[in-house]
Amino acid sequence: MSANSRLTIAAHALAWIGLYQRQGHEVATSEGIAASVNTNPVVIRRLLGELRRAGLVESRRGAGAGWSLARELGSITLLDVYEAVEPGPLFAMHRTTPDQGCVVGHGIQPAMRDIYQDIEETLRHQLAGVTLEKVLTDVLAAPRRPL
Amino acid sequence: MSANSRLTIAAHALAWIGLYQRQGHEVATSEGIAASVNTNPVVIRRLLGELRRAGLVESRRGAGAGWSLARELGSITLLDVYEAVEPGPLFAMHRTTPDQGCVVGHGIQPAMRDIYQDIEETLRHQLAGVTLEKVLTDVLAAPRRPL
DNA sequence: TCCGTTGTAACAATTACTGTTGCGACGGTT
DNA sequence: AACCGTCGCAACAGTAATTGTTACAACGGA
Repeated sequence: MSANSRLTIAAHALAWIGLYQRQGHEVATSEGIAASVNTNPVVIRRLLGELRRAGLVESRRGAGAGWSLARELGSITLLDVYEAVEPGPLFAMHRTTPDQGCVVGHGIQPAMRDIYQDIEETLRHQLAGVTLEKVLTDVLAAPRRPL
Repeated sequence: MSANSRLTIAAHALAWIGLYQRQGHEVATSEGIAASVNTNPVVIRRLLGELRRAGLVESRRGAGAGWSLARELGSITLLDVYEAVEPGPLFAMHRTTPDQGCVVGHGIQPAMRDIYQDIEETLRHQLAGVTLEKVLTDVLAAPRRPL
C-alpha cells in the first residue's frame, strides 16, 4: 500500500491552528503552518481546502486573512479528518472483472467485500474515538530535548 | 490512499489453488490462475513469489510444474497474506522532518505514531481472524446466476 | 490604492502498481 | 540427448496518486 501522509499532515495542521488560536491569534496563515510541517504553503492550502469543504475549518481572504477552526478541537475526530482527505477504500477489488465463469472468479468479490466492510467499519470506529483535542494533548506531552 | 488490490488478488489466487487441489489436481499453473483473475500470468507469478517467500505456497519447476499450497487453507489467515504482500504501514508520517523548533512539529510524530500503532494492531487482529478456508467457503456460497 | 493572503491552475518529480515482452533455467517425458 | 511446458526474473511502458513548485488572479482590510 502506497502509504500517504495526508491524514498525518491534516492532523498536524489542525493541531497547529488550534494551539495558535489558544495563544490568542485569530487566524493562522498557510505559511506559518507550512513552516511547522516543513513543506510548501500551497500543499497546506490544498489540504485545508478539503477540510473546509468538510466543515472543519474556515478561511478568510483579503488583508489579515488566514485559517481558523470551524469547530472545537474536542469535537473533531480523526474520522472527520480521514473522511475529508482519504477518498478511496482501504483495499481495492480487481481492476478488471474476474472470470465470472469460474466459481472462484464469480464469488471472490462478494466474499472480500464483506470482509473489507467489517475492517473499514472497525477502522472508522477507532478513528472516531480519537479527537484532535487528544492529539494536541499528546503532542504537548512529548518529551522535550534537554537544554 | 492509493488503494491497491494486492491482498484481494493474493486471496483469490490462494482460494483458487486450494479449490483446484481439492478437485484432485496436484499443482496449479500461473496461467490457470491468471485466467480466473483475468490478468497476466506474470502478475500472478510475481505475487505468488512473495507468498512463497512467506512460506504460504510452494512452486515446482520443470515439466508438470506449477504451484501448490504449503499449508492448509484453514491455517492461513488474511494476516499472513497481508504481511506477505503489503510492506508499508497503513498511514505514513511526514516525508520531511517537521520543524523540531515548533512544539507541534516536535510532538506530532510520537503522538501519531502511538495512534497508528493501535490502529494497525486492531487491523492485524481482525485480519488474523479470517482464514482462507473461510474465504473459500464464502466464495462458494455466493449466489449463482439462474440458468 | 496598496499589500498580504487565499484560491486555483499548471507542471515536474517521485513512487507504486499493473501489464507486457523476452528469455534463461529447470526438470520430467520421450 | 532432445523436447517442451512452466517457472524465475529482468526490463520497460502505462497509469495513477502524492508531493512540491511556480505563477497569478481575486479578495478585502488598512
